[in-house]
Amino acid sequence: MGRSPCCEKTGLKRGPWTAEEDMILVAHIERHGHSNWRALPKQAGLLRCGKSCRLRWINYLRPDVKRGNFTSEEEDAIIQLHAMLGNRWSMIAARLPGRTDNEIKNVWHTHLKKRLESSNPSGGTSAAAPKRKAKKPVAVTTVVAHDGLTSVPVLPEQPISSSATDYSMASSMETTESFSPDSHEFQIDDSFWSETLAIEADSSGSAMESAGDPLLVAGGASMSSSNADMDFWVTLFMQAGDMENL
DNA sequence: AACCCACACAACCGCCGGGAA
DNA sequence: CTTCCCGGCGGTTGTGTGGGT
Repeated sequence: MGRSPCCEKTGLKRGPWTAEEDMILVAHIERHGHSNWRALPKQAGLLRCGKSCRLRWINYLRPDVKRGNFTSEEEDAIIQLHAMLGNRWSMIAARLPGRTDNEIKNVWHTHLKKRLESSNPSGGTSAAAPKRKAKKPVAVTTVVAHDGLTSVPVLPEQPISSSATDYSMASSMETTESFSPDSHEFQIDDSFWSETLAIEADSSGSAMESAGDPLLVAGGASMSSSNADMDFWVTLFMQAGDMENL
């Protein structure tokens, strides 16, 4: 499996993306798609490596990417999924539609890991206030692609933010499910989780029948509190994940 | 008021697996 | 069947920002 370097780095730009580059990339993908990441930068006239373009698109420019603070529910889900899946960020991200592995990874390393370390397991899921600075407000504007159908959140000058790793999930969510582009706060509503449950349950088939699994038993035991809810989802996701891995 | 430190986030790097030729 | 290319993933690093001293 001899591999050549992902891209010839000579003359290629690196570092933060500009709004102009973002718009070029978005416009090109909306028009031509991204069947070949390697060729894309040349076709689009970007002095970037294909990998960089892909990352930028996946993590920030995709229209179905959620930005903004993680809700406590999402954080709890991450913690629990991480406890079960380990550093499989893409798998965790797949269970949090609209969130990317990169974003989840960052959140984990910045708050959640420390939260777990500083507080013992019993208080592990309490909503932690940021120790120091509050999150920067993210001024998101929207770039409408040439087809007029797709809008993309774009920051005025700094990097754009959006992300979503799980395409299959994203496709079922389409672009704006439970996501308001002009809001910094993302809220998971009931319909979102219902849909997610439907998707996961569908893919996991008869996973729920695996009685005897402590996780499953624990998760299915109660649906009244939000923590119990999260346990349930986590368990469900876990089951689905296990099925995928088989 | 200035400097230093810690945090948060974006981006890059290298490796691996799958698919195509 | 073998080799090569590409996409995807996880780990790590760099940079900017804001708070604390």
